Amino acid sequence: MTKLKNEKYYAILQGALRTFAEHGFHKSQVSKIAKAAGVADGTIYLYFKRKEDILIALFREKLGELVAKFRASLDERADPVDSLRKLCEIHYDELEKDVDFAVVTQLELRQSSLELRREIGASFKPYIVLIEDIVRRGVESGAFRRDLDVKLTRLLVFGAMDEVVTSWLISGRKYSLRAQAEGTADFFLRGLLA
Amino acid sequence: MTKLKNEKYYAILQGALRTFAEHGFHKSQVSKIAKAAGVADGTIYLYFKRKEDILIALFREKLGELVAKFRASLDERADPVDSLRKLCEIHYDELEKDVDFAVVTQLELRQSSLELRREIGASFKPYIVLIEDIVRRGVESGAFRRDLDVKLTRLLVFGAMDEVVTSWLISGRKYSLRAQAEGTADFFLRGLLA
Amino acid sequence: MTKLKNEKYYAILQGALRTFAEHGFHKSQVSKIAKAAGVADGTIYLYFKRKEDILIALFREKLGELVAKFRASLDERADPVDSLRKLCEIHYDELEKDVDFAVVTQLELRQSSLELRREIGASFKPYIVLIEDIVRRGVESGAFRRDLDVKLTRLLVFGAMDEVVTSWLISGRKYSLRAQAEGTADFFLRGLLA
Amino acid sequence: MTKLKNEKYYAILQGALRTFAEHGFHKSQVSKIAKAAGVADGTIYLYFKRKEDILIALFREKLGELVAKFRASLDERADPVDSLRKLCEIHYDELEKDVDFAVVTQLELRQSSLELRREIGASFKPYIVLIEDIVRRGVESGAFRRDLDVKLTRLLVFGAMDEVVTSWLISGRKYSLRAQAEGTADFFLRGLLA
DNA sequence: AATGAATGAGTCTTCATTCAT
DNA sequence: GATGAATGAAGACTCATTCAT
Repeated sequence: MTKLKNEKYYAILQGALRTFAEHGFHKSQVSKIAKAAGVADGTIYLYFKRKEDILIALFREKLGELVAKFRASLDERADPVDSLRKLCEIHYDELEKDVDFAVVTQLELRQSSLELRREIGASFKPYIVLIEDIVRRGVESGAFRRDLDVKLTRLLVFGAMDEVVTSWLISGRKYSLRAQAEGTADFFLRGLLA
Repeated sequence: MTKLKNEKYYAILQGALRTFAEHGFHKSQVSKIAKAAGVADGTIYLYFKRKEDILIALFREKLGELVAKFRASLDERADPVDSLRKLCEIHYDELEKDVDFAVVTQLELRQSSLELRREIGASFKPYIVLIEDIVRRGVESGAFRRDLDVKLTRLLVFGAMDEVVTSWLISGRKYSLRAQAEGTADFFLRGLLA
Repeated sequence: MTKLKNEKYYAILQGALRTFAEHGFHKSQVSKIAKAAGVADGTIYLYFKRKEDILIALFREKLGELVAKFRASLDERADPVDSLRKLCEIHYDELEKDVDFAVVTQLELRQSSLELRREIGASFKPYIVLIEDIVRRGVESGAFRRDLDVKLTRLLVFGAMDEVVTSWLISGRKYSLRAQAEGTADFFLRGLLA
Repeated sequence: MTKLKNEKYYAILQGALRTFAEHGFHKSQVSKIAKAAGVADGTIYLYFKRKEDILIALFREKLGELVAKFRASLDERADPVDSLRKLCEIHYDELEKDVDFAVVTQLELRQSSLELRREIGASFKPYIVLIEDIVRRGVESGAFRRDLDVKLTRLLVFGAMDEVVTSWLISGRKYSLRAQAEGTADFFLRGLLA
């Protein structure tokens, strides 16, 4: 009985990730996911109530892992400037390393219905909060401008990185995503002015 | 007689815009769009080959209008810094003024399939190029940093604004979008550093 | 354009009657009904909202016809005794002549869910009322016992005939149903006592 | 050890009765019955080959009990007229006292397929035969009309009572079923004529 | 050109039944 | 015998698209 109790649960998520990445959410029939996961169609419904719940769970799990990695790498007491540079590096690095996840996050997620996206949005929250924390620490330490709107800034930072990743994917990943981290961090920190 | 032809063509686009805004992309059946446009279901297929082509055309038309507005407002010889500030203002202003369009652009149109999104991406191109022009002029004039990666920067700028608009919509438009323009432009120009 | 507008509507009802009679309600897949009706699966949903509505409509139509036949044959001013005898004759005669309808009415209808049966019950109402009318006229004219409970009697009469028909069907229709009319009417009129 | 076997067997029947009465036949999944019976899903298949066999057994058991009660109350040598009156009383009384059983017998169990109903029909046979016995004794004793068709009469009597019970249930049991026994017996005995 | 009735391919989900433990 | 996780067949319904009028 060394088998993991949730063995099938994770097999399904894994199969779904691969299937969504390859075919997109709407063209990923439940039977296709089941085959990719190596389980019967009906088995999926022992672990998920609706097909959409697979996507929701997938995001919760994967973004949870991602945030954990950030938390592990970013020292709460480190220099906010260093933290922001590191954030860019990890963001690009992790998505470049897990292309399936990147595809699903950047491209397929957006195909889901508005209600579904709202539910998934909750999974992004901790990551947005993490960005906010860095910005806030920067302001408080005097490293960042005192007049920054923290809530606005976290969106700008997230949105900017998000678009870079999406563009990289749509263009066919012809260049290194990781290599954009420095330019991105510079943009955030120094802005455009000479 | 081309005018009459255009009449139905635009009626369909108009009906589609209203229907997408109200029901979202996936719940906007062809028959619903036809009813909103005041034409028969079959008529739509005299003007569009597939349902998806309505989306593509809608995007092309609406983003074309938007870019035209930008071009009309932004003097090619104006100060790049002023141009960038103006860009933010117009971007937020136009979307705040036409919520239907904002909803469709930011939320509903992204529900389309990957291949479709690639096609729609072409419609964004002129706008991205417009941003690129401003950045390039800034670099060439010495107003912006010489070491800027123009291609990267245009994505960062577009992505950042895009996320702010989306967030504003999802949050229920509880604050002024236009009011975010100054902070956004400051972020782009001065960055975060004190 | 001499085509009947409801041509397909009745084709579907006809196909459904044949299919239900042969396979029963639950084993009559929509696609089977469509094939029997000579239409596409989807066409059925232009005329009926749910599969169950076909059954409901079928009963409404068929029982409507049946009641019309009764009304046509039964003079409101005729002797109640004669009317009751005629009722038995017509009841058995019509069902013997239309075995498909008999099978659906007596056997397949009962397979439907309780809610559905309630809806169908409404179609039986006019027939039950018709029986009640005869009984009431009999009581008022003095031909029938004054102490009869009209509401109870109409159920007893209907239930008795209903069971005879069902039994005849289940036994394989090995004898004449029509031939039971006299004995049935005698039972109703004279009772069992010598 | 057969007693233990019977324990679960009857637990399943009991669970099925409760489940059918509460949810109706079609919404009573095997797993629901198993839960009501306090056994595992698979256990049911140790005692019944198919789900439908539960129904058949339930009918056989419950109607067997009912017939036993009739046999216990009806003296074979009693006056046929009294016997028939008593039959009506017991029939209505027993079903009014056990509404769950009434619901299942009259409404839910009839939702089964035709083949199944044929099998279940066998369970009704002893009761029908019991009615036939009374009628036959009546004819032989001279109490009932000599020209009665015994086979037809047993159906008429059973069908009439059956319909009264069903109607009482569907109407929501707003009146006393037992109170209908006298009128019913009078109808059987004296008929309608004044 | 315009219509809208008709088409039929496509899919999520349920649930009776099995079988490894 | 008992379990309950796993199976996978089955089917109602939707809706983009066609085509006779």
